[in-house]
Amino acid sequence: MLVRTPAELGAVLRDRRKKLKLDQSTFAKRIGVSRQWVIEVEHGHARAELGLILRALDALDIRLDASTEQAPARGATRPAVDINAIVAKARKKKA
Amino acid sequence: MLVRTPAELGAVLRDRRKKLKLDQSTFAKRIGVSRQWVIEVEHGHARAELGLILRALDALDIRLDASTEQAPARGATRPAVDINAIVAKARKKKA
DNA sequence: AGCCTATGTCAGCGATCGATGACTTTTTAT
DNA sequence: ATAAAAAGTCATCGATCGCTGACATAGGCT
Repeated sequence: MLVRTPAELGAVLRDRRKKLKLDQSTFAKRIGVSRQWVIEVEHGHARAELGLILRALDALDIRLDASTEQAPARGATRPAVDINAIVAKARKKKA
Repeated sequence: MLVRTPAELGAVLRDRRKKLKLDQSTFAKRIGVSRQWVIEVEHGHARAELGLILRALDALDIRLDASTEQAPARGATRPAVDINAIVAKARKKKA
């Protein structure tokens, strides 16, 4: 499942929690937050703390993968071979 | 790349930003945050806002994938076929 | 060396987080 | 139908966010 927005993330968490048959209370305790927090996050709270979110995902055995693939849309990717950068990098490694 | 902690997330962002040859300032402007924010997040700030994080990932064309696969560790997964749940679901759809 | 850019640090400030506890509404089960 | 459980709402409060702006360091180039 692709995650683009806080709302999508909330849906992922809720669905998974239900699949595991946890209620919000026990889930909240398991990750060390209040039940209130669970409610808000599941509803897509955009300003939730990153660290708590990651803990919640972990508690539900959800893996998060960051990939660069498949995004041919925006701006110029692949600026072709940049010989200067290569030289600079090589120099740095030596030093 | 698997993301488990705020620090790992920060590293992913930084690496990608550098690959795209953006400095923190222009990157910050692009996602609508302060340079200060970029610094802290790249350093693994655990309490960063989820929404801003997602915007940052998007700005760098990084895809986030949430999967359930490969986590045979913790508790009882796959509680076998749950006939009650299936019936309940069917009922709900009708109503 | 001297300059310039990128990055990192500090202090102050308004806005908002997440916790708590009480209450209401919705859902589930008998 | 009715009782219990789960989910949602509200207000309050201390702690911390992210922003700003100025300054400090670090690296690269001529």
